[in-house]
Amino acid sequence: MSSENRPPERKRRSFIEEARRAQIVEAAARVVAEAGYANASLARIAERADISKSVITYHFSGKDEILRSVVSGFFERAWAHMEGRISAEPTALGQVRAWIGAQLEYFDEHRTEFLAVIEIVGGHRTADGSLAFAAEMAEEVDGLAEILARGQRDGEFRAFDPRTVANIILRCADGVLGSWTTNDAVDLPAQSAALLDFIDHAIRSGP
Amino acid sequence: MSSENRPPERKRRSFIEEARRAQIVEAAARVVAEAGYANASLARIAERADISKSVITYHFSGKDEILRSVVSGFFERAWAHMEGRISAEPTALGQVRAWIGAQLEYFDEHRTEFLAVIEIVGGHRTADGSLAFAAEMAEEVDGLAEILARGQRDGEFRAFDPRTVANIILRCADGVLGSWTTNDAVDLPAQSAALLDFIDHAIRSGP
DNA sequence: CTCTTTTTTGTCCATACGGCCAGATTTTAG
DNA sequence: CTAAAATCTGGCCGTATGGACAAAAAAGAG
Repeated sequence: MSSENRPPERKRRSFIEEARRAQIVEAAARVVAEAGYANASLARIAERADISKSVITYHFSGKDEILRSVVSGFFERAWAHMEGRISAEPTALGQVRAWIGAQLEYFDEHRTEFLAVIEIVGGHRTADGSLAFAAEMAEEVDGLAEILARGQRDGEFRAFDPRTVANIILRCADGVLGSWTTNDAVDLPAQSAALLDFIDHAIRSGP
Repeated sequence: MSSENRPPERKRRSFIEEARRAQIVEAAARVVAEAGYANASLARIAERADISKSVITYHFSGKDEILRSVVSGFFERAWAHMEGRISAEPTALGQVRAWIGAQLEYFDEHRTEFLAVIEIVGGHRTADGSLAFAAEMAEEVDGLAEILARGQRDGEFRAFDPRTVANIILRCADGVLGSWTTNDAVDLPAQSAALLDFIDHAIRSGP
């Protein structure tokens, strides 16, 4: 703690390094989204990025680091998009609606990345066989549960277990997005409105 | 149509054949549930079933047929469990609650198989890269949507798009089950009650 | 018991995987 | 310009995959 902390960079990265990493991460997201987690190989990613496979192993320690970059980068940018929208709302209900609404909106604008993240989060495992992103998912649930609990204290919401319902809500949102990404006939804005309506009716205390 | 139809068997299967297939399908479900779809190989399945890998390729045409057997067998048995319960309910709301309740109940009693099916449905692809079980999922949505539409005609439910909401409800249910299978701290009966309550508030027309 | 069919085994194959490395090439620094 | 550092390439390795195969073993039929 003597010196300042700089978590994002232990050694300064060159321009080329930064550009290559971004290119590779983007290619990885596209491959995973199109071919699925199980079929996403380094060779495919290299081919998609029009580079030699070795470039990937030069800039990344391994497949795991690439996938983690895809996921964490996406979450960071998504949260940056959502954060302001949520905190601007005065009521808990408004914050819940802002959360889900902004999330759907951001994912809508980044469809490929979203599909890739879903694949990775659901498929990537550590060496011992457990899901590699379980902790990140739990964090998200906790964040929304906090808002729900506040809404209950203020009388906005009816009685329920905040974490349980937070989990249900987030799963709903992912589900709507999942059906949208795999089915062209799905109209996302309409689905989004229906979902917000659905949640609204489900958690509000009043009639 | 001159003779009777017998879709489940083109050629009568021997006792051994039937037993082996069941054993292999069960081993496959266990392996997929524990190691994930991407790590489920014929070798692992054979090891788990304590048989030679070649026995699998003798009784099944390939990996695809095994996975299809896991999924279709599970859906058939689950539907058999749910069907009576649903049709016994006089109201549409009762049928929706019976659907979700019976589904959670059945899945609770067959946790390993359920996890395997989730993995397979979400991960298994055809040669062209599209999800192999998209049609089956759509069927399920249609079935529930029909009940919702009837409930709307009878005035039980408020106005919404039946297919959209059917999709949301089913995704919710899967979500609750997903969090339960990956998190030991989750209490399924409590979650199930919360979910039924959640849905109840969300779709009912009256206050 | 013998012959035929079914079932099982061990081995082999072509392919694909993630990762490694020596050397070539490019960029940067002095 | 020259030397050092960074970057890139093609090839290679060990492993694992799904599947094919002949031969052995077991089961069934007469």
